[in-house]
Amino acid sequence: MQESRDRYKAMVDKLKEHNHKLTPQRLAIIRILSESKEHPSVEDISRRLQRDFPGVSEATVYRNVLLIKSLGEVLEIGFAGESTHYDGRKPHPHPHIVCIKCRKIIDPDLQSLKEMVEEITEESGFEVVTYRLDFFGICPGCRTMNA
Amino acid sequence: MQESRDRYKAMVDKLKEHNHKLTPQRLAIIRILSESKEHPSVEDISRRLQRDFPGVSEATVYRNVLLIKSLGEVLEIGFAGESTHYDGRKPHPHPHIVCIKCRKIIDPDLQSLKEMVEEITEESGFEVVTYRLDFFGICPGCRTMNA
DNA sequence: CTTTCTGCAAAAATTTTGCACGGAC
DNA sequence: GTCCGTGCAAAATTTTTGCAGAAAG
Repeated sequence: MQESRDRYKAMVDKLKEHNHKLTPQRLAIIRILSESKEHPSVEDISRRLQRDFPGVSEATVYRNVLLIKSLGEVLEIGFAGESTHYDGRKPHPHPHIVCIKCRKIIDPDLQSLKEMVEEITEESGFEVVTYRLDFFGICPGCRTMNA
Repeated sequence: MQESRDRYKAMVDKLKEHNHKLTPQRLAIIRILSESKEHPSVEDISRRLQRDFPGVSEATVYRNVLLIKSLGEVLEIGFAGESTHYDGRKPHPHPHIVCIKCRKIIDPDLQSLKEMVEEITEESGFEVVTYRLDFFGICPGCRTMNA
């Protein structure tokens, strides 16, 4: 998919730009991040890596994901009680709407987000740097199914 | 504060209702949860507990927080890269603003949240059941410190 | 050839669990 | 007296770090 290739290239370019070496392991991790839509954990990435790099160290995956995150090319998604997940396809914060029945995820374009950030700045004096915004509910399809 | 006492009572009642025993340790953990505005971690709770219960086990805190969570009386707040925090004062979902410097967490009252839920319902047809909404930024104090 | 990167293993940090004793009811 | 809860220690997870050798540029 074109999108995956674009993300792959963007990540490689960012690495080059910051004079990081392009090791095969690193490139393989980037490939997995750019192709995975399911927000893989370090363990997921490591497991998929074994195919091409048997014996690759999990520490290497941690180090590289951390590096890529520091370059702003992957979004970290932490849930309580489980290991951290990563989104390398859309590295910038964005809201999600998740259907709790069919697990479908959509990325809405919320006009009210900008307004909300303004409200926060005004009310609390915080300078908003980033956010995470996930709504969980029942999608139209699932609502009609068991109405 | 009245609010703290109400929360304390609500948690105790819920325990009684489900036939859980009211041990001193358990009551002390509930007291801390009901009084803490800063969303303490298990470690935080455990440290504060030492005052009244020297030698209290961290495992006991874990077990009790888990129990109280299963009764719906505490909100679990997980962030990537650090231990899970808990809010016993507002056990239902609500937005957070987290300072990325001093880690302070505040609970804003956002008028625009209702509007955002409406926007989601209108635009996507989702029936919003729950959410998690966390903004990360720099609080006024930390902004002035290194301005 | 220099510097970074990797693998390994150990250490940290966080959370869970088994078991015997003790305390709430 | 009966269970449930606690303390302790060990185990299980998840993530970080030190170091020596390997490899990218």
